[in-house]
Amino acid sequence: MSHENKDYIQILRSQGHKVTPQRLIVLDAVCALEGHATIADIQAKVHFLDPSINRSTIYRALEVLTEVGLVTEAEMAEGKIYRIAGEAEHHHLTCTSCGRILTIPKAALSGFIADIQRDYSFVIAADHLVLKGTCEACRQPGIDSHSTPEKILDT
Amino acid sequence: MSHENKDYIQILRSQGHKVTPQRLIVLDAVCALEGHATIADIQAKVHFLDPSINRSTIYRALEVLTEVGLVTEAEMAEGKIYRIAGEAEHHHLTCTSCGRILTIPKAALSGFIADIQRDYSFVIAADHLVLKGTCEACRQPGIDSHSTPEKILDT
DNA sequence: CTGCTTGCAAACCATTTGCATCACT
DNA sequence: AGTGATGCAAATGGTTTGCAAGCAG
Repeated sequence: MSHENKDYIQILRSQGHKVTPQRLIVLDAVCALEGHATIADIQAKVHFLDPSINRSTIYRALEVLTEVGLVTEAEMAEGKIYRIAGEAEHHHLTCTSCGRILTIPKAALSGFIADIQRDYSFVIAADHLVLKGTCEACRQPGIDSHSTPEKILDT
Repeated sequence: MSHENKDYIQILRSQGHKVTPQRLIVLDAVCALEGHATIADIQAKVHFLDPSINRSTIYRALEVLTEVGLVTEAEMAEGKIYRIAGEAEHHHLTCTSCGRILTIPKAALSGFIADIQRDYSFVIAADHLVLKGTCEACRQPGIDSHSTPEKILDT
């Protein structure tokens, strides 16, 4: 669990929040989902770990965890995505045709981001960009290189 | 109205849809909003033009107009955005601090998009990207160069 | 005329909120 | 013990749907 080395207990307490099993389970769930955790994903994971945790508790836990900075939330077209703060930074290319998600290192965009900053004096918040498009396989119908059309996550 | 030169009547009819005053008003609304029309914007505009048009009719009209290609819909974090198909293509930089929206020409990103395509064999759907970040003024608290903190749209 | 469209109202569904109870600290 | 957190249930708000009546073709 990549959040173990962080003293999340301290972080929560120091900001006036209590450390509860529910919050830790939500934190674990976000952690286990490694970077692309939609609320639905988190809820499923949390319910797997402890079915007795209420939906509203999950919403409130995410709110608190985000507030204290343990979790980062990225808004994107499909909704919000949560991940453990500080996890390896990267961006995603999601294929709108097959659903595949490609991961590209942060460096791949840094030049572009610098350009925009230079030309437009605008600093792009590059925490976790998600760009949509189509992957190679989907542009070459003949080459059916990937068979699972649903959820392929190469985090 | 930039859609007048398109024979939207033909386009609708040829795809088996009827041309109704409601649909034309929704089309006008999207057109008048020039590029960043959220559903809320459209609903407001439509109700201004004709208060008797029902909310669900607007949803259904947008669905049809998008389906026939008269309107383009871009999904982004804040929700969907509609615009008349073929309007000048550009991207946006929205400042998360002051709400200002900067417009950058499509060309500003074309190099970057080509890079990603070359390196990752992935074609970014670059219809209308909206990138978040902070503008110059918001990074220099001393220089209060813009006074309106709410909605500044430089389409 | 015929069938697609509309307006209305009800259904939906994710998220939020109020409140009594529970449990960290 | 006291204050914040939880679970439950109900409220909310945007979007969708079923249906009878209304128009476009």
